[in-house]
Amino acid sequence: MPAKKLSLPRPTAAELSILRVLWDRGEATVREVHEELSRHKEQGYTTVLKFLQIMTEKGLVLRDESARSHIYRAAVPPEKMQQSMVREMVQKLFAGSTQALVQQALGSGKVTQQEISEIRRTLDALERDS
Amino acid sequence: MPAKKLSLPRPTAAELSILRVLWDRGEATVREVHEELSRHKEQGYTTVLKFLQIMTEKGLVLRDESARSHIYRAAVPPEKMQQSMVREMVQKLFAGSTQALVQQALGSGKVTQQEISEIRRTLDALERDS
DNA sequence: ATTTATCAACGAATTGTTTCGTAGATTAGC
DNA sequence: GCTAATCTACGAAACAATTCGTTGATAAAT
Repeated sequence: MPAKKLSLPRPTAAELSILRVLWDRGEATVREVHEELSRHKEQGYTTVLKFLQIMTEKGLVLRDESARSHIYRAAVPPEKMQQSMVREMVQKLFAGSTQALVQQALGSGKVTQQEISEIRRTLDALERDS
Repeated sequence: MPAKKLSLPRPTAAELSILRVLWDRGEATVREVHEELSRHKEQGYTTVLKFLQIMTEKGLVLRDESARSHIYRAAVPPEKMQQSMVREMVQKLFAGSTQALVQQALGSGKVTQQEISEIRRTLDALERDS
């Protein structure tokens, strides 16, 4: 049995924008990803294709080759990637303090009344578990 | 009067580790930064020197050349950089939702009882202002 | 004063990221 | 069947990030 990849590689900015499309749509062909990305940024078709090939090698996406137009899916759900990248940011930029990140985010981003309530519930749950 | 730099460039991972040293110490020579980084990672002296030269060009650090050993300082306080990078992460990885980032961070990082209380106070203050 | 240590500057090698042109294969339209 | 369109694969160019060796200058030690 082949060994499984332990740590998912950190995606670059361009790779992240492709993952976003795949997370939104579930799965997509190169053409579909290309059309979606072209809304915001001029981008060659083969550029997107190349990225998806590289990302397949890196293990960031999975490819179904059974049809002529290969179909791609993200290899990990967005939550896993978010967790991984948030952890990295906490370590590298906030000296390991999750709280410092949370305070910074709350202080500089828009949060609605309802979202505040949801965060409170999360805090309640955290306290109960400890 | 020369125009001021509007947006600080996003530091790379290596640059961030150097900024961390400068933020911790306030200011440092190349040698001091090099010694600090060498604790965790083998690193050539001239590699660190080169980075600091590049970072000076990019505007990430300021250099005092009055002595033979130049003295470097971070061009921006850690809070500004954190704010900038948290914003970017919210946009690129959390589809613009600050709340989603906060929930993710709370769910996957260690937070003490006292920190939870502090976050609650921040939420209270947010509500009052809105 | 001569040698030794320390420093900034420069250039270059290496690797990683981003971009796309071209070629060859497969399918669809006529 | 022949032509167009569509697709993957390959390779390479352009650029950025990372690494360090060498050089020449300055200061310290003897």
